[in-house]
Amino acid sequence: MTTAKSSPRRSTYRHGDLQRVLLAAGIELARAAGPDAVVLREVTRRAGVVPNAAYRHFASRDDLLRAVRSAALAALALAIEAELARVRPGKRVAEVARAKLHAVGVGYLRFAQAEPGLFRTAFVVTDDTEVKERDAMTGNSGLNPFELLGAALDEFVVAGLLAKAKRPGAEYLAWSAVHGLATLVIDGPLRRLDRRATVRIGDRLLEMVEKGLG
Amino acid sequence: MTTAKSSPRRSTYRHGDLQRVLLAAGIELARAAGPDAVVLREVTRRAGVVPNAAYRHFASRDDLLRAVRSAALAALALAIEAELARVRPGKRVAEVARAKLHAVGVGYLRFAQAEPGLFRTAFVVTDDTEVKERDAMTGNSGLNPFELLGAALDEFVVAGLLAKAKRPGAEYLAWSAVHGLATLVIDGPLRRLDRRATVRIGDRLLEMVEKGLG
DNA sequence: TGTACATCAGTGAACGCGCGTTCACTGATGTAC
DNA sequence: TGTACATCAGTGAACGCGCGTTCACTGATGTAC
Repeated sequence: MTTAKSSPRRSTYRHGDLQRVLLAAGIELARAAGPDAVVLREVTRRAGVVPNAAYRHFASRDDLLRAVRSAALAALALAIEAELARVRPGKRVAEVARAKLHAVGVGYLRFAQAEPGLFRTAFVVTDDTEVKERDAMTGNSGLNPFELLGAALDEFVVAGLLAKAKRPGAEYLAWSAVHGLATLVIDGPLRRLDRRATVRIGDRLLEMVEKGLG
Repeated sequence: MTTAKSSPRRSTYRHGDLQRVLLAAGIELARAAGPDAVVLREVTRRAGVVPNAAYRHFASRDDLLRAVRSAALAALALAIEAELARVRPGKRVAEVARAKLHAVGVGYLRFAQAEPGLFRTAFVVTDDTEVKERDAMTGNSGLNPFELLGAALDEFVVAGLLAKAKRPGAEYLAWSAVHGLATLVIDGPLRRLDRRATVRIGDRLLEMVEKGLG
């Protein structure tokens, strides 16, 4: 109502929740073209605001990118949780454990293929040394993708599918396999595979992991 | 002798083998800091030549990057071959096959950790649509990394360690695992692992692959 | 063998671009009296 | 309730940087006669 240059109404303070708008624009850019596309000036352009206005809310371009990365990780966690929610709880413990690990892998791969830009952004290397881990990068369960995988593996141990002695570090093995396939599918030589073929090879990979971990 | 601005002597034609010098500089940049560091102007600077001189030998910056990428792939192939060469041929067929697959994986992981910049460059996405596959990106055997892995898996079939029906696409499963671990080790959460720990988790991963493939 | 000429690798200068970041500012808002 | 003031989100203008790429050129070399 006042200026109508950016968002129609600015309910909160001054021009409103610019921080949220900037972050949303950053996420949109990442979704469309990956982490390199998260350009500070473009983000402010989309928010209808002058470039340096971003510095009221983010210390630097890298700071903004880190926030976007956290959002991407949260989105990945949500995708995994959505797949986990589809697991039927009725069956035997071992079968449920297997289904859950499978769900984690499938959620991971689906997200990578459905949102390659966000996926690449989730794993971009920024120049922080693991600072600011306080950022929300978890799903509804409060767990990040890595922790969701860890929980699934814990159930593997409980179900007797994985020796306790082999549990430590097992998430790195499972993660390697799934993460590797994801990168081959979105950036690598499996780029041209359709969804169907991806699902099939994903199933084979997860079968390999389940069989090979024990 | 003549100008002494770039290389001391220019044996061939005119200023000499500038193409090779430019490519070498590009490789050096990639080695030090990955694909983004392959900057056309910096390459010419290092060759002691004016920026646009590069256009006599490469159609564009991307063309140069593709040449560097091929060199990186060739280096990876050589690293794998070096590991393969250490496999003792005397034992039983199955053991040799296992040792060879293991060697491929170890060579891959060692290269990724020893030369992270080249490794990342080897898998960078350029805007070519798989054109120019004529570039040399193989090792001494004439095989590229992917083909070396395929050959190892073929021996797995011959040795009876892998059902013929499961052979097609198996390289993508093995590759996913090893490639995933490589990226976790050089860019991801396993960044701080020392060589020792990397070797151990690499061994576990390869064990998982061998056991899980069958 | 000696000269004229064509080739084309590398030069010199400039272009437009978009970036991240800085500075001093302004003016709407929330708060204190 | 009404006025004065402090706050600080967003403005306006500019900076220096390095990039990829273009253009018309020059001058050493290989070749033809």
